[in-house]
Amino acid sequence: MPEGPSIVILREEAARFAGRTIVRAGGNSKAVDYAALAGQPIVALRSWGKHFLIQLPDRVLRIHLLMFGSYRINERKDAEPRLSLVFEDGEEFNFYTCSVKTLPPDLDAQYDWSADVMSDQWSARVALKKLRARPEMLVCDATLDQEIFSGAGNIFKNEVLFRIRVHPLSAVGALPAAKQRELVEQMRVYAFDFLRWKKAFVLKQHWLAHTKRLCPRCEIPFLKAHLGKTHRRSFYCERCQKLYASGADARPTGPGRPAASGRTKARAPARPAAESR
DNA sequence: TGGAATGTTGGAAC
DNA sequence: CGTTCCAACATTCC
Repeated sequence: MPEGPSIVILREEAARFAGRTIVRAGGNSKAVDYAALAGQPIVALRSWGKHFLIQLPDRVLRIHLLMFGSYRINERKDAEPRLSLVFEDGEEFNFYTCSVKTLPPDLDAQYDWSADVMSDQWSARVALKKLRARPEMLVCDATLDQEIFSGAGNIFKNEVLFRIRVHPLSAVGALPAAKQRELVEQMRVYAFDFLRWKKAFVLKQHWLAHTKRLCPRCEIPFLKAHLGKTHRRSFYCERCQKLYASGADARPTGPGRPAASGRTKARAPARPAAESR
């Protein structure tokens, strides 16, 4: 469910509840005062990137579906909801395995709407400025940075970097200005491609890089590695995607392999057995 | 079948 | 004390 466009779909499906009053709330989240919700009307349903925001008169419920979250309208899953809202006529809105937080009511004071790639208030200019302030950052990390591209996720990263033919280990500051601009523009373009394809249940069919084995352009095998600070899966073509090395890595001689690239393998072993105490 | 994944976070480690 | 790192969380799919 998770990337920004999926949350826009959630918001659209939830629009029916705007203006309605919660008569009962429950769930297994520890971050919600359920009793306080009863009697409160839903003032607005909003989103910021991957955050789904339920605006009440005196607070906001922030839902993040993380990797595995889900929701149902007028249905239940065979599991305890993390948050369940029931309305006058018995209609219900249930959320499962998500993160719920209660926020103060003034959302404009808490969110930079210009960062949300799905928002009417999205600003390419502001995103570009944030990028240029972080020249050392790798593009594989920048494309996942929610302060810059709120709502973008790993699918965005792989698809956009393939589209603009930039290697994931390129440094933001090493990209020519026109490439930086292209990156920002394509993040926004892909966001709406994603939304359209997701609604039509054809999102996966349109993946060119994410989870793919072969480059659709030159047909050599994609490389797959967990790169950057985020260690998230990258699928990329060494032939088609150009590596723009950072100043520090750029050597006058040699092909300029990225210095300390993503780790080679195996993360630490699983945790030791829980202590009894 | 088990490992990995559209993600974030709290707290440990340095 | 600020910054970085990583394990935990939990469900679904291949």
